[in-house]
Amino acid sequence: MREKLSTKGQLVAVQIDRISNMTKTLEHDIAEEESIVDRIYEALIDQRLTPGTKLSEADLCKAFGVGRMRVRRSLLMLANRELVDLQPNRGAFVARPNAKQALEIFEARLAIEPALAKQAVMRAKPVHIKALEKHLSMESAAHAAGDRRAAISLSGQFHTALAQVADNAVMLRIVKDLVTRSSLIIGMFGSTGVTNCRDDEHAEIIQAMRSADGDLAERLMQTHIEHIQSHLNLDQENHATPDLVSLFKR
Amino acid sequence: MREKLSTKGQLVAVQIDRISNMTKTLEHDIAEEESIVDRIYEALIDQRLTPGTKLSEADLCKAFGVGRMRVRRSLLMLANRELVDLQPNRGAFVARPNAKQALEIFEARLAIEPALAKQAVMRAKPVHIKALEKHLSMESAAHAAGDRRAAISLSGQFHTALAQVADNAVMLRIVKDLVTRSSLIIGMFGSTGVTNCRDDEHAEIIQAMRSADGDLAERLMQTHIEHIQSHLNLDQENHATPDLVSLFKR
DNA sequence: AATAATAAGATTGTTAACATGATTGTTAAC
DNA sequence: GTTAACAATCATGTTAACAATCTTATTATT
Repeated sequence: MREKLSTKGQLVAVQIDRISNMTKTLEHDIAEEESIVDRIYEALIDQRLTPGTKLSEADLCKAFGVGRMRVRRSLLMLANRELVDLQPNRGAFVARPNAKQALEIFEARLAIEPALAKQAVMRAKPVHIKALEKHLSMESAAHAAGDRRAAISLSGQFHTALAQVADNAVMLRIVKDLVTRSSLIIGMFGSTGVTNCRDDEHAEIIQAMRSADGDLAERLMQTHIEHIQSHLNLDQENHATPDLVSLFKR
Repeated sequence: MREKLSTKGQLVAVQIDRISNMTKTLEHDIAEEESIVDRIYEALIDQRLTPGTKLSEADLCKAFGVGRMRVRRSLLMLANRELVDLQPNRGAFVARPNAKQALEIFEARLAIEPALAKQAVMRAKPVHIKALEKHLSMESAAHAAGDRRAAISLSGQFHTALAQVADNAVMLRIVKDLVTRSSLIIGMFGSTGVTNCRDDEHAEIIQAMRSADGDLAERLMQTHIEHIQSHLNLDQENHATPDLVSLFKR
């Protein structure tokens, strides 16, 4: 079976099963490193791994208790998704999206997610709404408790959860990648103090889902993503990997 | 430098360079197997490789004159994009999308490409329009000459060309994958006689671009994709990998 | 003292041999 | 004559040793 995800706050178990079956069937059957890749995904999403961090093969081998081959394949997969940067003879590093890429990613999200939200609303069954409500409550709780890490992770999961409700594995995959890369972007360009995803906007989308108003959900999602994007300072990147050369030359 | 693409009918050279630089910078630097992956992409798009075809490591080694490692990495990359199916201890096979996946892929295209077309129109410069017109003329020529393979390949390239005009590498990647998978789908569910992408619809989109009417282009792209989709028989799949068991039992 | 050259160490990339599992062909038994 | 078990062959998966490259430390020179 699929390894249990470390971050809490998933959809209900039934749905989890359906989803994991989905990806299980559709994807190749390299189950072992899927787990590794997933765990790195999570670490990227809740920013335990920040852009520029070196991912040495030896360290990952120890961390996951697997051979170099597995680690290598996992890194290649992540590089394919542009989540890590594979530099020849130098190693793997967590990707550092630049401003241009950040714009492109949010453009893509603006193109995809509103349409996805509409579909999700039109296909949502009561069980889905219940699951999203539960998710939302955990999200608010994390916000209230000031648990920034959990808040980020959960707010990201809200977006992928919509893809799951829409019952579209292809778009789920796309959105998952975009959300994960968004997490990297927030790490690099996000205003440190401000919380990124306002959960009340998530609540509004769920409300639109309750009233089965697809067009409303579409519009809400659009403004929601625009809000997230507006919290970025694409001009100045946060001093992760502080660019020592330019920093210390007078 | 990047290996020259075998299919003709690209955008103008200037743009090509910009694009390849784009992907060059953004992606990992494993240049060697990028070439292999690209060539398999092309073979998938113009249906020299049909769904279900076995891609044995030894054959690919001979075909490309590289070691098993390179081939293995290339196959893993393709598997990540769900273009090949990696079966443990059995080998790699060209993916055979099922009806559900076909629906999902076209849903995704309907969500993304209309918005992308709008952006492309809004950002198009004269040089882009010229390039697209040239592309279109080659497309019509292929249609007129009855060169089905070239026609398919070129009509797919039209869609990725729009992503290039929109100047969004992220969406370019996504659309490229979706278009390639669409080619597999057409191979499996397409009515054999009918030509899939009507180039006159491409022409209309270019016309909308000339008049800088983004909303029109958006609508045109939507109906265009719907037309492509309507030419599929998702009920009965084309007898690629003829399903011998069900075929020969009386 | 600062810089450059050099050498040692560590990390990544590649290759080849080996192990594992699947497929096919053969043989034996019913 | 058909089926089932077994053996041989082939393809894939894994491991480990080796080669190449980068990084860092040391040394010598200016």
